[in-house]
Parts: sequence; C-alpha cells; structure tokens
Amino acid sequence: MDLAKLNPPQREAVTHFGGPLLVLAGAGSGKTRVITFRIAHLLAQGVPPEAIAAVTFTNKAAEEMRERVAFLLQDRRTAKKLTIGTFHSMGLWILKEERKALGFPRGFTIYDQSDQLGVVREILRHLAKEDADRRYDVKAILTRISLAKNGFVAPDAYKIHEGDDYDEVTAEIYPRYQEALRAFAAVDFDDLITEVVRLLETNPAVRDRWRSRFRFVMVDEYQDTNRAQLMMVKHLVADHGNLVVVGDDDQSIYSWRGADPTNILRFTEMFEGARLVKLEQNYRSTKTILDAANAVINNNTQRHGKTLWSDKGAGAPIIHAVAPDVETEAKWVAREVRRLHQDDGRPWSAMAVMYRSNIQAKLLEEELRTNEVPYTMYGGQQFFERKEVKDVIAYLRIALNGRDELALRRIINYPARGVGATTVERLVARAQAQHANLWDVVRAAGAEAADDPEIRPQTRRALGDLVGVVERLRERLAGDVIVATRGLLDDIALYDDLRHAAPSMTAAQRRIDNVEGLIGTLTRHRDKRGGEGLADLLRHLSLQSDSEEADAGGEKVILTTLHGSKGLEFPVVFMVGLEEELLPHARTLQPQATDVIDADHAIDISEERRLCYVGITRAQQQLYITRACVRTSRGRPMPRTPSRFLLEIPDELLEVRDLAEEAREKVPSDEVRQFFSKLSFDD
DNA sequence: CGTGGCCGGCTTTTT
DNA sequence: GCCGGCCACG
Repeated sequence: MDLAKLNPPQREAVTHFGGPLLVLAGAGSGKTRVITFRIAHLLAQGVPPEAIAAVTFTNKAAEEMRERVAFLLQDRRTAKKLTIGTFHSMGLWILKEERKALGFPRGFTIYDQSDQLGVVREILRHLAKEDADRRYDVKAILTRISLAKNGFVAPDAYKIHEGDDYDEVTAEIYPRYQEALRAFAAVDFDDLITEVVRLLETNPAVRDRWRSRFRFVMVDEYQDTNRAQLMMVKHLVADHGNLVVVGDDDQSIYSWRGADPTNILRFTEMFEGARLVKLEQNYRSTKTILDAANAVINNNTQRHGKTLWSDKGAGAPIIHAVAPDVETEAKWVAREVRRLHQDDGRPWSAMAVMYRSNIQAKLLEEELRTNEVPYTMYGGQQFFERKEVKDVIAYLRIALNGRDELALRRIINYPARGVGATTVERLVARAQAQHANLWDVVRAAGAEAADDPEIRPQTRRALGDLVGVVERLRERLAGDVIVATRGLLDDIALYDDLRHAAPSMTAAQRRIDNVEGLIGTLTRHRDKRGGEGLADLLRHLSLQSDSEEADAGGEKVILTTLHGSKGLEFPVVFMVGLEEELLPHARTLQPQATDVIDADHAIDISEERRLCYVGITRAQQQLYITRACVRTSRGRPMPRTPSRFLLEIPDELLEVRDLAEEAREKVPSDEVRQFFSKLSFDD
C-alpha cells in the first residue's frame, strides 16, 4: 500500500488513528479508496483484522469493499477476518448471538416489506372500523410504524399529529403489529437494528461483550443513517470513540425512509473532539459538469458546504434538449444514444438514462426497443419478491418456524386444495380464542381423528394433506436442503400447477425457471456457508436483494431512477424530464394525506435538489439534460415549465437544442435512415 | 376457483 | 389515459 497515491486530505483520513472523524466525501472524490486504504493502513499498524468493522448500507457495497481490501492487501485470508457488512447483517449477527437473551426461538423469521404489509392488512381487517382495510393505504401506515420504531417511540406512546387520520390508525395498529411479529417469532428489518440497541442498553453483559469486540469502526454513506443506526454505532464505539464515518450531506436523498441528515450535519457536536476532513477534489467529471453541480447545490442552505474541483479540462458543454412533447424527447434520447454508439464508438454500457419516477421509463423503453438499443433497468421486481419464489420459501419458513402465521396463510391453500377463506377465518378465530398459534390449530383440525362440526370432511382431509406435506418437509430438512426442497416440489406438484395456471407456455417456463433459480441460490448458499442451518440461510436470503445475479455487467445502456443512480458513474448521462412537478416532484410541492407531515409543516425541496445534484455528478464526460414542453398527465396534455434546478445552472455551461426545429428539418431523412437500417437488419 | 369488467389512483426503495 | 387490484359472476 502506497500512501503517496493519495491526495493530502485523503491521506489525513487514512492515517487518522484514534477518536471520531467525519470524512465529507464529495461525489467522485475517492471515498471507497479512503476506506479501503484506511483498513489496510490499520492492519499495517498492527491492528488485528478481528478488531476492525466497516458498515455499509447495501450488500453490493460491502462485497465491493471486501474485494478491494483483499486486492490491496493481496491477502484474502486476512480480508476474510474483517467484519464488513450492512447494518442489517450486523444487527442480525448480534441478535443471533444473543438469541437466548432476547427469547427468540432458533428458527425465527425475518419479515420483508410484503410480509409486513400482510401483517398490517390483517390487523386492519379485524379492526372494528368499517371497511378499514379498504379505506387506508397500508404502505402509509407501515411507513409511520417504521419511522416510529426507528425513533424509539414505543407502540403505546405513538404521537398523533392533530388532524392526521393516518396517525390515528397507526396509533391503533402499531401495538398490534409489534405483538403480532413477536407471536409469529418474526422480526422486521427495523427490529434488526432497534432490538440490538435495546439489548445493548438494557443488558450490561451483552453490552460489554460487544463494546470490546471492535476497536475501530467505520461507516460508509453516513448521510443515510437513521437514529437507530446512529445509536447502534454509538454503543459499539462507546469505550474508545474510534469511529470514522464517510458520507456526503449533499447526497442525502433518503430522509423519506427515515434517514436523518442531522446525523452527518451535527456529527462534530454528537461526538466530542471529532475532526472533519473534506474531500473536494473530484476525479470523475469535467469542469463543466462540476460547475453545474456546484451551482445547483449551492442553493441549499443546510449543508457543511464544499466545492468540488477537478484538474480535468472544461470538456463538452452540457446539452440541454428542449422537446415539444414527451414522445419527441424519448425518441431523441433513443436516437442520440444510438448515434453515440454507432458514430462515436461509445459502448452501450458507457451510457445511462436517469429519471425521477419509474413511470417515465415506459416510453423510454419503447423507444429504445424500436431503435434496437440494448438496455437494462435498475430496480424493477426483485427475484425474491416473485410469487412462485415466495411460495416455496413460505413452505420452508413454516416448516422451520411453526409460529410464522403469515407463511402458513400464504400456502394454506396453495396449490389449491380446497381450503377457502371461510375455513381460514374460522381457524384463525379459533387460534385467537385458544391463545394457540395457527399451525397447531391447523394440525388439530387436519388430524384424521378430528371430528369437527365446523369443518367438512373434505376440508379436513385437505388440511391433513397440508400438515403431511409440511411435516415431511421438516423431517427431510434434517438432511440435505436441496433434496428436501425437491421433495417438497414433488409433493405439491408445483411445476404442474405453474404450467396449468400460467397464461402461456413461456410464462410457465419463466416461473419454473424462477423456482429453479431459487434452488440454485439455495445450493450456492449451502455450499458457501457450509454447516449453517436452513433458518440461517433463509434469513440471509431475506437480507439479500438479487442485484448480484440480475444483470451481471453486460453491454447495455442503463435505465435508472435518480435514486438508483447513487454510487454509479458513466461517461455519458441523460437526465430526462427536468421539469417542475417531476423534479422537484409534485408530491414534494403538494404533499398528500398519506404523506408524513414534517415537524414544521414546511415544504422542503432541498432533498429534490440533492437528487438533481446526484444525477449531475454521475456524469464523467458528457451530460444531457432533456425536458418536454407538453406532457400528458391524467389524460390531459399540460404545458410544462423547466425545473427550477435547471434554471440554476449558468447558461454558459449549457448548449440548447430545440428539438421542435430539428424535427421539422430532419423528419424525412430520419425516416429514410430508419427504413434503411431496418432493411439491413432483416438481412 | 378463475376470469372479466369496473373502479380508483398515479415518487423515490434497501435491508 | 392506462394499469392494476378487487368483486361479482359463471
């Protein structure tokens, strides 16, 4: 490792030894480099790898970090001994180690968002209110519960903002939600952090164990931490204060899901004696792009304040394309992308198209397809969210954790075995009356000897079948996971059902492939994680989005939301739809009833501005900003005004293109060109 | 239990 | 204006 490869502030951050340090890392300023060099530096100073922890937000970031440290050290074995993981995987680790202190059973389940929504929906259904489950937006309730949990507001202490209906239902739902999770032996993502904090606060033995574990802690993307995560970190470093956090207050774009920007804004007040290092030299973008980014972000007031600079040249001007309507905008982007590839030799993967909201992607996809531009979309439906995958996982879950009511409800009549809603409701009511869990009630009702006036013999047999399938699965799970899962698929004849139910053969095959994909993932995890049990494997799976397997590189143009673009960079970036009500979004300008009200009721567009800043700073060489003058919203064509953020960019950095004019001049030749390109392609 | 028609809604999303 | 979710009907 060569410290001379670093610029002065980078070196200062890397060689900083004890005490708290905030590294304000501007976009493209070599943030990951600082963290990895710092880890290597600590090791070189003789710090044992077991004493170092680095916390990230995504699995991808964690893997990348470990990868780069291993490369830097040229030593995989040492890299393996480092603790590098997401907040949630670290929380899970601690909860697992302290499972007994918490009173969790071995097979406890992690509930993801769709599970959480299921729990809330179920509680709403049983609420005395008329039509409660239809009247309310379940997600809005869940958001409030999550914000409360992360703010350590107890279920019985939920504060209702005057006149906010959603606060009122949340106050009713939240305590029941938390009770339900515990009854189901389940934790949600928030619990993975908050339960750890609670434990560290209430159990001195546990606290001491974890406080002496790490002597150096690092946190990446610190601007995204919420209060609970801050508390967790605080506890871990309470003995020594050796904490280095790296982040950028100007890239804080997740406050809507609980991130608290004051964590980074007030770091030096929260951690006594903290030092501050600013990384302002940018190694990514041209001067033009940085000037635009700086000009925009300078309009925000609540910030540490830094100015990105680069020793690169001015480069190309930013192209500001004004289209008469959205169709023209999308068409032009698709053709320009194609032109850059064909004429300028840009690889497809050197280009990205970014937008504020996913709906904008639809038209772009269409145009890219007609122009035969290969593209891949970031985000979209996650592999583990697919129905057939979740169904199989639900069987595994109920086999491991008999209290996982949600999993049981999911598969109680899947594949269809004649257990209707009435039967389920009856059984649930019975479970409630007997203070038993649903699985035990189902088992009793399905027993051959059961003589139950409420349940028809046919239904009894169906329940008996289900119990048989699950119990056989549980027995098989004592052996090999894959053999057991294959046995399950046979027992329930899943593939027959998928073939039968799918609208087409290709759709059926796709679903079968998805299940096979799950088996592939299970196999890999089994082989990699060795002796760990299935319960553990499933928990790790829930913390794992499938982005790793989804699009492994590939020569394709990237389509992504501005949120999804954070942390990425491309030689060419298109930011589309830079109009008022898209960026800043209308929802920010006029909040809805379901939106969480800000403490001071003020409309704050600074996060939207940061989103714009994030987009601009993704570009290395060439930035395109496009907008349309007319856009149909809710069926009506509406005149559009340029985004206020676009107006904040100095004119001399922009080169305006009037696409209405270009269209008038070029339509015939363009059509001729397309005609010929189609011809040559068919040959 | 599956499907077609109708009604409502229409940011961002990782773990 | 379109899509997705839900209910009613077959």
